[in-house]
Amino acid sequence: MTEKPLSEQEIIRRQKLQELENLGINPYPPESFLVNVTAKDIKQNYERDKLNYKDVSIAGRIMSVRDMGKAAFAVIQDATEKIQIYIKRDEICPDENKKLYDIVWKKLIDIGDIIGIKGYVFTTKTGEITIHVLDLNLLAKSLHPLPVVKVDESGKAHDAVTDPEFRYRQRYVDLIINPPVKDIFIKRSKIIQSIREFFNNKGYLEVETPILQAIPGGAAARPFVTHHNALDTSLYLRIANELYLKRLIVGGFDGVYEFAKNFRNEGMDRTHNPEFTGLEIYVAYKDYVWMMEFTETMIEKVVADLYDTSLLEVGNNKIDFKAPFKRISITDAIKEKTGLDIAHATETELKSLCKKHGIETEETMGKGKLIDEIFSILCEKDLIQPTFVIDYPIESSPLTKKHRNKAGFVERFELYINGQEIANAYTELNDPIDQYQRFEEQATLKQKGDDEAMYMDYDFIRALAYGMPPTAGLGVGIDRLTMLLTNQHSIQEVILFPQMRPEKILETEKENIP
RNA sequence: GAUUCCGUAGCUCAGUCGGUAGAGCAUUACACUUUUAAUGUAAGGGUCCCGGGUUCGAGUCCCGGCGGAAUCACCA
Repeated sequence: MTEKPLSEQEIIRRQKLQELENLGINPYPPESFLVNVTAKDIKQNYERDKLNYKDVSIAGRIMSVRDMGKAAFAVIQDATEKIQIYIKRDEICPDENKKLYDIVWKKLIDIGDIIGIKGYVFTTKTGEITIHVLDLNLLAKSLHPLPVVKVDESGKAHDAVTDPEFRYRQRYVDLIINPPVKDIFIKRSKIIQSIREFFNNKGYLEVETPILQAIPGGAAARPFVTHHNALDTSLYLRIANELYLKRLIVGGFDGVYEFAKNFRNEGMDRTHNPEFTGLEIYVAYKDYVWMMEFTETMIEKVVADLYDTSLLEVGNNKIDFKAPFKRISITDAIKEKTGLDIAHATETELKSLCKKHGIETEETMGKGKLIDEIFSILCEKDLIQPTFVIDYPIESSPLTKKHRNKAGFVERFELYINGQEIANAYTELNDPIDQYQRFEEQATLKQKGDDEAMYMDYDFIRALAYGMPPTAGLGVGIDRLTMLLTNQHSIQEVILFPQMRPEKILETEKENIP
């Protein structure tokens, strides 16, 4: 509870709580309530199997009430959807005592309360499938008024709560009153389930690796720092799990994967949350060519599991997820846009290309960063259909094996869909001496002032020195994949509790805790 | 971190030129035994985000702060 004085409505509800207790009704009863049907089940199956719905028991939250004196209609919502109920005074109160209806139902039960009812299903004269209530139980009293969203005949919502701050801070309310929100998170769960099933069917092992790391490795990003008291040492929240999964490949597993919460101490916007979910998988004896086929098969399956089709409308685009996806090298992609073959361009030529297209550059930017910049500004947004962009410059890929026949490039692909990067994969660098040199180059960049350059990790070098089989690795941004597959514009819409500045009321309350 | 916009009842929102704070829903009371954005009648409910300033007078104008959103930068 907050320090704020109670509103009129909250005071009234607390009084009702007392009155319920005076009547001997526990507003928070401990017993289980036996539920034998869902609202969705009734709505889908009642018409063709009426006999099956003569004795239903269902629980849910009251969303609206239409009171007509000695009878009333209300709408309850369970985990599946809303359904109308019909309560007649003389049926729930067959004898002289009408208290349950006149006092409990009409005065003490409110919108937002959770009730359990028993009765039978029928169709009203206006044709709505409705539960005729014979038995009414209060299961939990609601003390905080629930915003009421009314939906008219055309399905249009009136007075819908759209304020993002309200919706994200009180996601529990958002989930109750904005049904499409719930659907997004059900789909998110299905996406993860579908991917996990795809991997498990191939015999790959789901593992867990450290979130608290002494050396934050596997990506170029600023980490969160924390402190371990007993060890008296700084630890970092992981920015990626890549180096640990590869250690497991050294250890003899031939396929390992992890859905990993990663943490990056950087800006927040509609595509970035400080904690986000990455999926990484590493498979021994494979290369990035194999990984492309693996990835497109997986994405096609996930989309099919969700929608039973490979065609999806995302924003204004129609996207076809049918494998195989298009492949294009980053050099060809840039050549198509600019006419310049960056494979043989010097740093000065790249900088003048940037200038020509109005791309800002910095002194510290090497060839790799320049090419990244040119690509992301000129090419990315036009990659609508699923496209593998392949063969990146070596400078910005310190964990990737050198290309088998393109000097200065590595065996890496990124998957773009709807102008967004969805996945990133390599033929993993398993040459310990080469890896050591790449880390050294990163260290030099760090000295030059690049605070996102990777840290040297001697233990990882030691692991590679024991011998890591040739390996292909893939990383997928689960939040962004979910955004894509649920047609959401903002990452906050696909994370249940997105990061927000702590609420002030709660801060002052904390000080009041003895 | 920068810029722009926003903050009024539990919720959604009006609020004119600076002059007594408004509506719908929700709440309370009464009526109503098949309604469905139920209906009818009546009532209550406000730290106008916070703090300064200008003014006879500020929800309104100015400055600062807090919170949010959008765009940009960093990044996935």
